[in-house]
Amino acid sequence: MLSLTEENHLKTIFHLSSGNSRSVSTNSIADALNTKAPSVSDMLKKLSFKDLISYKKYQGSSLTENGRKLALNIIRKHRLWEVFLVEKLGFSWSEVHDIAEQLEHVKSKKLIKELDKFLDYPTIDPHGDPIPNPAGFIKYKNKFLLCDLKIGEKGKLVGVKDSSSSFLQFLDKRKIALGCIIEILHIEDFDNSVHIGLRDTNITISLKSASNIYVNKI
Amino acid sequence: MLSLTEENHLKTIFHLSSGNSRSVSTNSIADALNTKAPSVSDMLKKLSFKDLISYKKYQGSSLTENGRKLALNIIRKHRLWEVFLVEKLGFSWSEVHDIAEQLEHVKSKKLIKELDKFLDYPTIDPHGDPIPNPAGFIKYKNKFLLCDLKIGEKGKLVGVKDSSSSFLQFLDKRKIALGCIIEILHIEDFDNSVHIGLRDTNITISLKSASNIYVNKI
DNA sequence: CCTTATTTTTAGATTAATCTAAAAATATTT
DNA sequence: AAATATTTTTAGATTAATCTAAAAATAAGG
Repeated sequence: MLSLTEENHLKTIFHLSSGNSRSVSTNSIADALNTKAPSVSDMLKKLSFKDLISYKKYQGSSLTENGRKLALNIIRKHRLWEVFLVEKLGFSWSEVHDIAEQLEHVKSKKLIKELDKFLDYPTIDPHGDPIPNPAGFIKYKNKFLLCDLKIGEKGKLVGVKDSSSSFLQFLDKRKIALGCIIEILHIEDFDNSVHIGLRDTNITISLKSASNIYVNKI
Repeated sequence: MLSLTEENHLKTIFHLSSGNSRSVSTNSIADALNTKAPSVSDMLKKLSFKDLISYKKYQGSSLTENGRKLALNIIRKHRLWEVFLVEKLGFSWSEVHDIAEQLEHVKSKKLIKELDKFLDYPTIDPHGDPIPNPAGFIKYKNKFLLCDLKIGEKGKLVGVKDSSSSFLQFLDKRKIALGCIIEILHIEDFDNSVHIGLRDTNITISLKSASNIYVNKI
């Protein structure tokens, strides 16, 4: 059985390697977990001993097949709980992350099985991220960053890159939500700000914002 | 913020003192938590320092008003989650305790507020135990042990004393559930076993079983 | 009321998770 | 490629939660 700390390290390595088996630096893990490099170094040794990561000193670390399975299982739980919080308890997408961080560590296979059924087997979470299946398979959508669309192209909002609650609240304030149809109208020369069409209005957002929004071209 | 261990100690002291401010022995806490007396001794000092229990060496410990509030809040969370597991996810009453033990430690006021609303403000958990309100008020029902009824009297099952999953499964097997009407038909002289009428059949249960079932006289 | 038994606490270790400071390895820059 | 900078690891401490063994306090029995 994994400790909370071990689970968090696995999950972080998964995210930082974007789901590949790409190698991840010790410092980046420490940053992501708000901890210091020596703590991470210790944990890497431990996870390596348990055959959950492959790790050579000074060379970064990457998940093994075992580690990847476990990481995806934690992510599955996290995302199912997020769906529950939004769909059943009426939370907004900007509030659910921290609570799901806690709920994801509850240990009970049956709980997740029944929760999945109760939610009617959702495939994406409230931020548009795919929910891994029980076997640890995850299906990525072929999506684009909003900033990569050309002028005149339209996209349907299917996810966000940075799901920090400050960014999500920024979107909420402008009524930009999952499923919205967004058209690129114009890109300002001097500051790269992006004029977009949204329902019956036009608004302007920064390039940084447009680089955090995923769309499917339509 | 309390640690998991601190929360578990408070909850255990509450249960062992039957919700009064009665004094509880160090060993009884250790037994209940599957730990050893020295560990409990240390924790008592800590909780006493935080003014959550009153504690004098060798004299046992009891909850302060602060400690009682916190204990009741944990119990509120535990019991709301049990309702969720049974009502929404289809668990049986014998399966929910261990999962609720984990869920009760999740920290989010709003989560519990919304869960309570989602469950339509239940007042008892799946074992018939009352759910404390958000202010930490708990309403005990005036209930009797089945073994204390006289022959010919009838009661409605409103709770169990021992909610271990083995006892609950024993009840399940005999289709004895919350709300059942039970009549005392006869008490065997030589072993005190109890003959009861249940719906359209009669069955026999041990005195020990009858001492674990709470009823309202009807 | 004194002796024995039980309970509780203290003392001293251990494990997991963390940290700071220093050393070692790797990467970068001129 | 030598000097410098950065990253990573090791060394050594600290805190929380746990344990066993021993000491101290309380309770029980004759």
